[in-house]
Amino acid sequence: MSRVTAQDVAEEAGVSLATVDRVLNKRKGVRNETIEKVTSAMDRLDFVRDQTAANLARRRSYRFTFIISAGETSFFSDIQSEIEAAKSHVAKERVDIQMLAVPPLDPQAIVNAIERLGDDIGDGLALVAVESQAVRDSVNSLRARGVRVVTFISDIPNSQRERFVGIDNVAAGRVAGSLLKRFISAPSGDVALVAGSGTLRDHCERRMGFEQVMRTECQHLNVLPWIEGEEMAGVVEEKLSQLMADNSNIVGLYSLGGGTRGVIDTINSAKQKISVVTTELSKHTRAALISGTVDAVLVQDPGHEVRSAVRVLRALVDDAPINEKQERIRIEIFVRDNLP
Amino acid sequence: MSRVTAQDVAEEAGVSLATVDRVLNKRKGVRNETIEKVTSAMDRLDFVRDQTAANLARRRSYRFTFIISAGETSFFSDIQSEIEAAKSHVAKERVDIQMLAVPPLDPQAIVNAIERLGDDIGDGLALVAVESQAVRDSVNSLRARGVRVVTFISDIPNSQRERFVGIDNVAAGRVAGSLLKRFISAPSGDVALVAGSGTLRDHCERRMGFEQVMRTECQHLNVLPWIEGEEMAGVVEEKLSQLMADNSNIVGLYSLGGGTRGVIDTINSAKQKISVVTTELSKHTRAALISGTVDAVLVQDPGHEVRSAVRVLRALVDDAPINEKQERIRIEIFVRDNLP
DNA sequence: ACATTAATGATTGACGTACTTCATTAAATA
DNA sequence: TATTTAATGAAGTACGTCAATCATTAATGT
Repeated sequence: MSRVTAQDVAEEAGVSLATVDRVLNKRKGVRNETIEKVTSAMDRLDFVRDQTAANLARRRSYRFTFIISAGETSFFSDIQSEIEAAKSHVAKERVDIQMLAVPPLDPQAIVNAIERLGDDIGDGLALVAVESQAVRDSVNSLRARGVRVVTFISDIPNSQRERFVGIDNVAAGRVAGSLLKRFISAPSGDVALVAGSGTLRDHCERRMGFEQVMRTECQHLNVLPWIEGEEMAGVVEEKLSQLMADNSNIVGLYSLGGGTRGVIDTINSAKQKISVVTTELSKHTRAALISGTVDAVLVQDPGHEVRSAVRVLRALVDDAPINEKQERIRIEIFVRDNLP
Repeated sequence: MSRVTAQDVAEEAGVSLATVDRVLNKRKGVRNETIEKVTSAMDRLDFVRDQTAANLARRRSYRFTFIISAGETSFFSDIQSEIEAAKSHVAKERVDIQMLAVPPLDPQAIVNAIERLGDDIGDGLALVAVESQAVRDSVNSLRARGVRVVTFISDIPNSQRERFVGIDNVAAGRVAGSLLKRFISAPSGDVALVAGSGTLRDHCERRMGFEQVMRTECQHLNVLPWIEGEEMAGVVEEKLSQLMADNSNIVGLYSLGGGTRGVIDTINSAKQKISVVTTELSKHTRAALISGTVDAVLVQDPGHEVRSAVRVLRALVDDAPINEKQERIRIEIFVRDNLP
């Protein structure tokens, strides 16, 4: 029971291999009638073209670039090591990946990086986007040049990027809200909110989602003005411990961005028992989950995101369909007992 | 910047292509000294063998069999459609998948199916295992014949299966416990437990995990004897509504197996407000999450499990390394706001 | 020194598809 | 009918590796 080849299809259809090839690759110069003969023969024989051989013959190789803004959070170092892992893994499938780290929160750095790369950017780009017209323009001109572009982790919705690979951050905020709502058993109280920076789209979106839930479903809870920690544990710790000293009525806390270590340290040294939801799985959040300092951690899986970006870019280049289910990046909830 | 080929390696090492091939495929008849020359040349040139071309030349194709016990739950129909999806997806990579559904909870049916298949089982088997010595023996004799075997969803630990693709069910039970612990704000009360059947290993394990948490961390909660619903909504509904009528002190419920629809219907028509954690994402549990009847649903992603099983089987056949991170099946927690 | 064995080179034909060239046939137009 | 145009066939080369064969050279034993 050997494989059905294009040659078999040719015989079944009563045409030559060349004609099958013309049909297969949508070349012109074939009558509709003949196309029909060939496709029906393909159906009858259950022909599936061998991608393996096709890629080989096409001499196709893929070259993708990742541009990531290198925040000093553990999340981004995870991303980097996942990209490295993916790179060596797909090398044997003729996919070449290069990674470029640029300073965080700096649109111009991204634009410059893209400029500098020029054609070396390859067939596709996965970009941790920063909200900015310059970046949008840059992305659009890449698209005009035929480079496939996906945004990665952080999106720029109204650009011509073809997909966004990442989580729905509004939903993540809502998840945090509805978990805290259930976790907090006190009849009323204040809820603290710790973020990285107001200039980060994903942080704003998470906050939005969180406040949506709080406002509509938790009238008994009062969300305090958010603390901007600038992704630095020290700053977070200072501001948060001040807040907690001033306010003994805090019953819940959502840390939606960087600087989670500061949150954990502060809470550990405070006496109040409060329900806590944070982001990112690091050794600190793991320890805090296990010790009970933190109740739940909301995560996006960097490995999944990187692999998904590569698969999506490849599918875009190949004009192949995308498996939506597989490529949906989930908001993962970790509690002490389902830690990976 | 074209690819480095085996020919390039041969030139760099100052040997012939044939020798490179001998080294590459670990054939005998090469001096250690020469092997060294070749491997160091491969390092210098960053040679990665082109799997694409290799598979083509090898005429290697993979044939895998899935044997799943066809419970009538939506979970198993999801599994089946995911297998179908995977089948058509990997067909273009010369992977042929066949699926066999056998009656649930019947070890002999599995053994018979394996017997009947004979060599037609192919290079690898993914099996939804049922605890039984006969199945264990059957698996072991497959392994002896060189067939690679992974257990799927439900494991048989002390057989010679090479891997288990599925979740840690004890952990799933613990997750349910620690969520309920946080969800229940009442100072004390009873917790109900609804399962499918005591003969299912995964149900028992979840129950174990759940009770571990309850016993050690929730002295204020009392776990009632479990209800066996035989995976049928009607049976569950009958038994559970009886239980709830007799007991007005129920504050939480964990439904760890099939028949969740019965749980939902019962709770909907009861007046008590209780915290509920269930299993499997179906249209019923989705609706219940959204309406608030159910607080959280614990899920294993059938798509991920199927794709993982295929990848693992392929890696086993190829003697290739397995990406542990990618193949770890997570216990996913869904609340209303992170529904996919 | 000769026979034997081991190591290596050189060559070749797969594998299934892509893609090109040139020749041939059929259909459409003048 | 002659001529152009479109559709198809026939044949070959390439992609990078596998795998087999046979010839050649170097190392080993007697």
